[in-house]
Amino acid sequence: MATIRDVARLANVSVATVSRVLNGTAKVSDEAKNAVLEATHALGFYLNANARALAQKDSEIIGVLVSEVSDPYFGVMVRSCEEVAHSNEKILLVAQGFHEEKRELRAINSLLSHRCAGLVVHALAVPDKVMAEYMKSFPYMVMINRVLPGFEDRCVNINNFRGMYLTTKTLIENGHRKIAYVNSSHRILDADERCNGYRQALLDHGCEVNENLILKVSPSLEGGTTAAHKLLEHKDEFTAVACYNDALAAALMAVFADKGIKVPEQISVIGFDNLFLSSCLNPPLTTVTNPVDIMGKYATLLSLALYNHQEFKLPEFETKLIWRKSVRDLEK
Amino acid sequence: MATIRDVARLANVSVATVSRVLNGTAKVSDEAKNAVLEATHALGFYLNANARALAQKDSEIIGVLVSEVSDPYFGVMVRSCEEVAHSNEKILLVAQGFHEEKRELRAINSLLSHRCAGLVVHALAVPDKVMAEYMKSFPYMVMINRVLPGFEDRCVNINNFRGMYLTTKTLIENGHRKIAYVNSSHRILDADERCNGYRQALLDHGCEVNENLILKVSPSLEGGTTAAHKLLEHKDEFTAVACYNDALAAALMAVFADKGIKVPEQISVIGFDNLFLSSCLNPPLTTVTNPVDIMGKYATLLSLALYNHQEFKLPEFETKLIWRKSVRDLEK
DNA sequence: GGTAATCATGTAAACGTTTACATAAATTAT
DNA sequence: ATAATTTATGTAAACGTTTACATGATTACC
Repeated sequence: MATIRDVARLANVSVATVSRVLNGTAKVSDEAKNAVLEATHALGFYLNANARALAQKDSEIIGVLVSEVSDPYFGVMVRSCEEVAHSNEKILLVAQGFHEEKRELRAINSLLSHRCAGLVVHALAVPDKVMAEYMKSFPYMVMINRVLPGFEDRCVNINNFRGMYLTTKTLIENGHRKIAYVNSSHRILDADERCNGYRQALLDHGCEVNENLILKVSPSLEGGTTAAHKLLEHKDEFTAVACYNDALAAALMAVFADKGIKVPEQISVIGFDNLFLSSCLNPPLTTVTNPVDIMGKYATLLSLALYNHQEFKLPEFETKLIWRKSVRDLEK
Repeated sequence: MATIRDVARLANVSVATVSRVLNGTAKVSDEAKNAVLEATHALGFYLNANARALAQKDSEIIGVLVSEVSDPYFGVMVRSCEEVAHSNEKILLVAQGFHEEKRELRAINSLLSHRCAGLVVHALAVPDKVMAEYMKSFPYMVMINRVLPGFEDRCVNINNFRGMYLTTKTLIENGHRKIAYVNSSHRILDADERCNGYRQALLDHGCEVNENLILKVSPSLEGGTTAAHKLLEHKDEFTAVACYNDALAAALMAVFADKGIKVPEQISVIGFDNLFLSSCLNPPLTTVTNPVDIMGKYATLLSLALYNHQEFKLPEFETKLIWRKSVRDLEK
């Protein structure tokens, strides 16, 4: 592959001039500029980003770690990160952690190696203590969907408690008093927070908490299928079910439909996240927005700002109810 | 940030020894090795991947360009690419093209700058001529979902014609003779191939092609909604509708459900791709698999192999019918 | 017309690694 | 005991850029 020296030779100028033309960092005569551009084109030359990063001590790369890109939730998040990166002339380095500590650690280390000019990390499995070390050493590192004590201002997340309190309260306000809950089995703060929101809403409205109706499954379609079957063993003990996320709700509804159980006539279902698929379900899923796109955006902006030693204040991330058709008003 | 020199100084060895310990490229005495590891840890040192890539003329990065990561289709693809990357000790650089020529070009150039050790490109908008230049200059570049004449062995794709022929034939075999088609409006080979498959299946079975029933919309939920409304203006002219992809089918079904039109009793719907959401729809969507995960995997493997001047033969990528419940057998 | 300021360009050091080659010490063979 | 081999380590050049500094040419000023 051609180097800047080859270009310089062909254009009959010095390497500095070539660099200046290519980066627009200083004025160059039109004559020289044209010669350089011509030579660049003739040789099919592309600046070597590695050499440049080395010389400039600054890379064009922003690093992102997520659990799994194919999960629509993270898909949306990565998309937002990439858009911010793009408008800042950067490009995304993406790693997946798959909820495994080893993968997450390897990913973080790899991203650090690449001297990213920004780092957004969604890591569930790495212990707080280790994360704290990283956060201390790399002050531009930003966490998403996890709150690390002492680093709250670099943690981007929603109020999960409030969000799930809201969905549960919605069910209660529609006359439901016996409400099941399908939780995520991941060891992750979200899960506890949401479950607590559910419990608190029940308590605040004088509803009984029935531990038989609280399930823990993998927060995926498969998990939802399992949960649906288990839940049906207690069919008469509830009129509604709140879910940790939309994927679970979708799987639940699919099983119910298959068994001839009508949603919402017989069982009401409420989700969490407002994934794009939720509106296509039949009936369309009532759920709560999880503004992951906005979070991805601000996490990236924050990290970039910190990297450049600039001030940046995170906004509040709001959840709000999306009323569709999967919840029945029992009082009508 | 600490450099290898700092480590060498602290460990009282030469930089070469440090490099050897960190890379395991040559035997080092236990004494020296421990000193190095200790120093590395004490300084919180991470090898600079840019400097290494420069010195080794070989990066740890694999580049991928897709339209949009949040599209579940590409999410699955990127996930596969990342897995291959990961098991080859590499990491993914991801760019999005959004079907825009300018973005696609910028993305490709940026990936090339980074001297990726593998390059998988899904670019719709860049003209054949330009793509051919790239493919010629970078013999490890692999295309996905597009066939470029002269570079067939570096183009990973399914037989779209056959796939859509299959879905249409399925409808016909179930007694449908008046079949609508919702196509993608993107200027992309897939779209034409699939549409031709649909047309040919009709012709081969003596069904009439009704141009009123062939729609072109953006292949998204929004597009599907538009299409559904347009199609309903010709409600009595068809009994089934084949769709360019599952997202369109899902949106169609949502509109039908909203209007009280029963699928499959009144209208049968068939999709394409077998996205994860398809099985959650109500009724579950009959569709055809599009093995995008396998394609992502082999595209990445191929590119890596080519980069390393190794032989690699692509397999055939099969589509197959997934029979669910969105198609009614009119003959029963 | 002489000095000062500006401008375009070039030279060379630096960025942080890897690695070919050199060297000294330790081991083995004779 | 000496020579030959092996082993562990160090030295320094290379990778392809950017950029501080130097330089000579041009322009501006009084």
